[in-house]
Amino acid sequence: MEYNFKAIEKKWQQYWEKNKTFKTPDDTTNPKKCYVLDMFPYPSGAGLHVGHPEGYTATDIYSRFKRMKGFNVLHTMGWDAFGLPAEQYAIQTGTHPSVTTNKNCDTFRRQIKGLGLSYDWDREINTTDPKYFRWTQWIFIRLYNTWFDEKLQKGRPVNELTIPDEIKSQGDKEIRKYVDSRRLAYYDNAQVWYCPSCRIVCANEEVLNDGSHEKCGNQVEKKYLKQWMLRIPLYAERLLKGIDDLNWPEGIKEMQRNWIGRSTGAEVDFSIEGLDEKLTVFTTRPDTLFGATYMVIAPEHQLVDQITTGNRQKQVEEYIRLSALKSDLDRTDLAKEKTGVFTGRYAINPVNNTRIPIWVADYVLTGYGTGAIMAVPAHDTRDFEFAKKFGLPVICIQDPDVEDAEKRSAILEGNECWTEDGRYINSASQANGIDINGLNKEAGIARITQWLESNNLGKAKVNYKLRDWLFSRQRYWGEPFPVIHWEDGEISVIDENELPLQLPSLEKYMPGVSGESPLANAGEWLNVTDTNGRRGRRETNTMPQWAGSCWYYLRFIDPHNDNAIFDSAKEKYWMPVDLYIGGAEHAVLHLLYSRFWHKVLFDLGIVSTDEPYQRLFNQGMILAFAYENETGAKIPVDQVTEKDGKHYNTETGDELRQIVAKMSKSLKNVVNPDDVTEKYGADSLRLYEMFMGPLDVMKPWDDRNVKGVFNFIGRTYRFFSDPENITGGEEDIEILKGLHRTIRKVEEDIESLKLNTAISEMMIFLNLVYKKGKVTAETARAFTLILSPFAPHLGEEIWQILGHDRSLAHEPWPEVNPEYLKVDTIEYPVSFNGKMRFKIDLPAGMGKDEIEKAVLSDSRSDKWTGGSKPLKVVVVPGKIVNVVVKPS
RNA sequence: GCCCGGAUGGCGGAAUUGGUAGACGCGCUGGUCUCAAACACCAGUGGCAGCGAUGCUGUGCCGGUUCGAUCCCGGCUCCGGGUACCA
Repeated sequence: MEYNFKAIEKKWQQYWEKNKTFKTPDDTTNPKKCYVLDMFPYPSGAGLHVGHPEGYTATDIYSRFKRMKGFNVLHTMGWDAFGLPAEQYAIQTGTHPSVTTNKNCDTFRRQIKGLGLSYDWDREINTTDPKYFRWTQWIFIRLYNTWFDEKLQKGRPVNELTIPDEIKSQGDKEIRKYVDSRRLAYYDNAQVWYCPSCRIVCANEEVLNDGSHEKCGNQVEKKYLKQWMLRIPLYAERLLKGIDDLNWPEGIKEMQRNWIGRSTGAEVDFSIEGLDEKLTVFTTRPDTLFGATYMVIAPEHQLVDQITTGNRQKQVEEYIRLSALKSDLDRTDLAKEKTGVFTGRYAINPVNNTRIPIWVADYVLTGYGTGAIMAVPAHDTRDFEFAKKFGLPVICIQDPDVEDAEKRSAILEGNECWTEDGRYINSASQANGIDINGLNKEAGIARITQWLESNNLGKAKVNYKLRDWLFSRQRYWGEPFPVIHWEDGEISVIDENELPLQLPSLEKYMPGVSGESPLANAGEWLNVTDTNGRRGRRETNTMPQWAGSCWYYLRFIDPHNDNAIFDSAKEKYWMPVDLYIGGAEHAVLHLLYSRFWHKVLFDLGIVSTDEPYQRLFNQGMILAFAYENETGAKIPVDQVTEKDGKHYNTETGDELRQIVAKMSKSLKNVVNPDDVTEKYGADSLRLYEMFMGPLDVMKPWDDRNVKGVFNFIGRTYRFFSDPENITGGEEDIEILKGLHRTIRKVEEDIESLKLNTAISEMMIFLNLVYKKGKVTAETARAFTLILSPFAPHLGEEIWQILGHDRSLAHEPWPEVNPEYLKVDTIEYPVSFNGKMRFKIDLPAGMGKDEIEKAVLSDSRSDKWTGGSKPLKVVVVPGKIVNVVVKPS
């Protein structure tokens, strides 16, 4: 009988839903627990594409497997539903974003349910639901009320902050200022890109090279707006150290480390000629101080105006004006040609009291270090380029460790830059009592740093690339901040009992004037008065999309709790997440932000683990075929026809080349899972997604290959649904051996997420079953069980046919019997000079000498040995025999 | 530029990380079933030579280490991703 996947899949999906088969167990006494999490999707209007089910299927297989292994499994799905598209649609049509969002969620839910994924749907969450974002706001209040104790490397409540006496004596306002300067969340001016025509703030990537807005083409401008910021760099060290013990892909760990960007060096103070100010620089190479020939400050540096001398004012102002107009992309594009101007003033090098000029250049960034550098052109490539361009002196202070004499003299003469190790020269000052000549880099850095510290000219310093996190958006469709700005300038967060602070309904969703969010038009909602009659205005910014996704894994633990963010006992039981699967595009930001929040919650005693995600796995992107012509122009898929394996443009008749590319609307090569389930069923989609190749690599989708797994499903069904094929009595020994090898392989492969080879092993077993023609009921049961995590509808159906009246979802996983894995003979490949020539069956326990004897006495050896004694025989028991003979 | 991946049949991909290269699947070829086709089932399938046994050759290219290299080392080519002057 043919497999009617449509009817059968529907039947089991209804069964699971009705019987709540995948309800998370309430009992928290089972020591075996497994929290399996997918990165929850943003429900876009386009619906699911085949990339989504890749990760979801992998976690589903893992979850189903763990349930059968006796684990309590928490496996859930939800929606990261705040986001710009719904808001833009609202601006155009007036439809409330929640309407659009809910519609999209319904589509996603319907599509995902059609894949037979074993989520506990009773725990579905939605970040836009006030019952959810109430707790996002609650966490924000926690962040606001936390400071970071650097000594303990720990976040603590602000009421535990000791106020220095000198601050106390200055009164309440100063105390408040002091406390605010320590909070993890603070409110301050931050520079953003603003498009006056769209009246919105744009992200960096929306600003094009020429400084125009991607969407409307008008010029954007830089603007300072009051923003909420989070002091994530305070946690840099903790975030960095925490990475080491995580079971994450090495590449992702490395990316996070680079993003945090720890570098050690020193801060050095330079005095400025004719000014009573110090110019502090950060350098990783304090050892090269003797080679500093000029200094550079960023155009935004605080001291620019003071440093610039009267006669240079015009040029400097012009330079600053021009660099302010550049977008970030623009600054980078100009990377090849460095620009800058001289300020007219000199600094004094503390090691040798030399006068060195101070320049302004935008290759120095305000956001990193102190926004000023000492330039050592002889030993820094960027400084070298700059010095060459502007004719600044290059003084070599390090005799390089190079063999090449020509290169060495070029470096010594200052014609080439050297950044590696070497012995110092020209690096001593008797007057200042410092001499590092002859030392190498490591010793030099140590000596100079020590000297700087003891002379009060600088100190050792660790710097991080990680910057404060800009945590507000000028949007409507996000979590409102639970914050009030009072008329006297005080800022306060609202009482927790008043949460959630809901979004007001608006007539229009157009942004407010001069960069304010649409909430600026919210009328009554905006205004508040406290019991003393003091008036205030609500925060009009909203939180970024990261906010909801930063902690959703915690809410899944106890999603309907209205009294607390979650129950602590439940949190203790389920955390940490045991397996987290999602795309590598979230490698840095989402995972870093989320770890940051988690650590704060940990410090405050709200969660029980220091890290949220124990094991992380990134699925690779699924690509699709696309076509390009001779010139490399891409042709949309609907304009391509295939003939005899070649591809032609339907309009021009040109032959096209098949390439592999990202799925995109413009290429019209997006594969919709609905089409696949319609034609082959959900089990085929699941199996194909897993069978395509390793989970973590990019792979091209090829519809034709779906047939392979579809056939496998049909073959499985036809065989096991036919009572003729199921026998009583003793099982065939080859079947038994094959079965147990398959169980073991599938088990191991699920653990290591090598799901492609698990499937091929099951195919091998099925081929054996077909060859044998009959199996016992016991074999049929075992095979059905191990197949069921991959193809659950098929599994349940066969399970029922085999005589069971309940779902197999909680049946125990078949035990591997090691008896059947034993081998008594080994087929040794015998090679001569490394080339395999024949195979010989030998008993498994045979010793080296005996194997050698058996091989050499085999008549087939004579041909290669020529009858004479071989030079050498290498025997690797259990593996191979290699005979070395004189080449003829 | 830098960092990280990768390159294996006509195609997607296997190979216990130094031990039989090409598992499994697609495609293709042949056979059985059928009036015929589709489905299904069985067999074959890296290339070259040969009726065949078999031989030669073969994991992007060049070289090295080793009894033995897809795997390790050195040097290249190409492809993909990330990143952007981080002092």
